[in-house]
Amino acid sequence: MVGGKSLGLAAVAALAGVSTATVSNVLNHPDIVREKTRLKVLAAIEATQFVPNRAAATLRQGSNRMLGLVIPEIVNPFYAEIARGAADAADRLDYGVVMCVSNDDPLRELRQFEMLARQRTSGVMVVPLHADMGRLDMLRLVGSRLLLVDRVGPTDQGCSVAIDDVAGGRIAVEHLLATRGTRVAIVNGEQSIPQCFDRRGGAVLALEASGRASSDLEEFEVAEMTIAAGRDVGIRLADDLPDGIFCTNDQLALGVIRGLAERDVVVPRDVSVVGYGDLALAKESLLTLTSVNQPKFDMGVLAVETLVDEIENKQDHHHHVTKFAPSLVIRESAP
Amino acid sequence: MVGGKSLGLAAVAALAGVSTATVSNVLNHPDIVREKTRLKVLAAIEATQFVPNRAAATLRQGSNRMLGLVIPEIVNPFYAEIARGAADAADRLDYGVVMCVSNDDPLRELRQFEMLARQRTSGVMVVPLHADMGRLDMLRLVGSRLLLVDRVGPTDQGCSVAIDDVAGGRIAVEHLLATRGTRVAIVNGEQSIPQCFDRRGGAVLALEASGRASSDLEEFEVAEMTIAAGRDVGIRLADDLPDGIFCTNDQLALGVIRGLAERDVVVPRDVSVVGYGDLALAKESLLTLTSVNQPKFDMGVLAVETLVDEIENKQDHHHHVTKFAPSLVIRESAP
DNA sequence: AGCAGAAATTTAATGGATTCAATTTTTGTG
DNA sequence: CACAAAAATTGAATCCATTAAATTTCTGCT
Repeated sequence: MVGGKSLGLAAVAALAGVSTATVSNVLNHPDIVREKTRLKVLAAIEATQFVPNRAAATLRQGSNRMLGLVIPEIVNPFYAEIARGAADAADRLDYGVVMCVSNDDPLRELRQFEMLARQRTSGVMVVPLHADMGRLDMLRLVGSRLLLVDRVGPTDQGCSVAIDDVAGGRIAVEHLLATRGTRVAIVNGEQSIPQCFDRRGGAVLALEASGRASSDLEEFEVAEMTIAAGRDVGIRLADDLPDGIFCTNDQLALGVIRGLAERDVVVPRDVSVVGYGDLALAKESLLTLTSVNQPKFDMGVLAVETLVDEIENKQDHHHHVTKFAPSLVIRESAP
Repeated sequence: MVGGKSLGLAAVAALAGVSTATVSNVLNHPDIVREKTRLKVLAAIEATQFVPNRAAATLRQGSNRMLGLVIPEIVNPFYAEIARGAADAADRLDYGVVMCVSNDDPLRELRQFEMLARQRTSGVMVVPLHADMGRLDMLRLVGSRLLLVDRVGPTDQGCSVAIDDVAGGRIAVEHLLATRGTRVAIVNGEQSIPQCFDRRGGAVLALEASGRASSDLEEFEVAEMTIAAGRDVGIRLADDLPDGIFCTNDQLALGVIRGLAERDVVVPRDVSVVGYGDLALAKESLLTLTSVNQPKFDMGVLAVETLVDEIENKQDHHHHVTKFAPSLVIRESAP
């Protein structure tokens, strides 16, 4: 318990009366060593409290059994769920996850990429916000595999795992059209954000599929996608109520409902509201929220699985894009 | 851009016309190399696109410039905030953070400790739930420093950074007594959880300080500290309303308020409710919540800073315990 | 028992930065 | 200018597991 210094593999080998190569094989290719030897070595490992030094292996093999995960925020449950999925899968595959929170700060992100490159991280998952992809070159240079999450990149550069936001927007508005009526409003963030752009695109598709013009969509754009911003829009909407309101995230939806309530508009009696994201608050709020669910956890899991496949089957791996289909969870706000 | 393989330090040294030792010094002890040489070497580093291989350094030095962070959950904003603080500080000090989500599963936790030990992580921060401390020995064995977060351990084992939950419980109940009246109820999780135990302890202290007996505290205990459980208690409380209700987390508080509302009890008109944790939902809920704020972010920051101090000043470091004082944020539910 | 071929084991080279002791260069002083 | 002391630089050992190639030990079969 006081901790004698084990001298590593060599000490184990000496105790077991075999070579270091055999000890290494017991650990990494147990199939090629004789049962009897294996047990002897395992006993020696036990006795010496040997903990392999991954740095030595990394030095030899060039990579780390570590994956970088670069996310813009961590408190945000969307990213947290991705991280949870990634941590889960990594644990299962015996990889470590180096978590980097970029705060969407390019300098910080660059420092983190450098750090990951120095560590010879086997692969890196990036959930970009504004990422200009040039910055990622350094990582490729040291042999790290790259994978984009929640954004699709060029397939010759690496794999991507994302969510089909066009489909998400479409099913949200289809639901409003099917259950409520033809006047649909959208409360959206800035169009420069790909997700916002796509969700709107899906909404337009749904509208057009039902024979209406895209110009029929009543659009509200906010700078920050927060409850406060939603409330403001809700208050404005109360003056000339549409049949259904599609908010491109749940915070906006809750805000809109609150704003409407302040003007004595009751959801869902007077109007239906659909959110996006299906965060915990969607089912915990007083009036539960109909919302588009994104398989965030699964996206994190698949990100790791894809990256590990690429790392371990270098030869016959082909880059690909996976898009998850979102689904609509129907609750009180838009029955 | 196509990426020639740099042969590492040696290539840089050759190009700059110096020895590898000098290149190493430029990177790690810039103060002892002549300005002129330094610039020459830096230029060579630039030209060769050299990215140091940390594995080699780790092998030599025995540790990694990586810190492990073991948390029970990640989606929970309490832990997420700690992680954010840790990531922030680590980034500033040029350390990496290996994030491990234990899901409170002892087997999984053990695997993660092993992984961290193999990687020769410089230090590990553990936010334990049930952690029996014996498991941490393996990490000490390979020289990792340990630090407990949100829990106090024996000071001869390592540092701790925690929150003074007794103080938190006390200020919550003091506020109820000062603003409302003498009948106070507590809605709490299981006493076996140290945090729950301490918060209740603080509540009792406040009560006694005001001249009442600890038996005056009306206690409700729930198995899961969720909105649903809180709602059930709220419904029961409506029958015989106290003056103030102290809930030991915000989810419970929201649930209680909802349960009370279903029985036509209006907060804060009829009763005051104080939550604990001051999560985002405390200020975002329809009725904003008076809640005990815990400096989660700062705890994460200090955890990293303390650990790095211990790592880098091995000789004259003394283990210590830091307790942060929580503060009461007064909002609508208990004005 | 003898031998080919398979299986198991070992030898020794390898990866790349760090570090200490030793050497060279520079600086300051008499 | 010479010399001692300080500063800068270098050579070579070191950290430890992996792996390819070489060698030894088994196996099964005649």
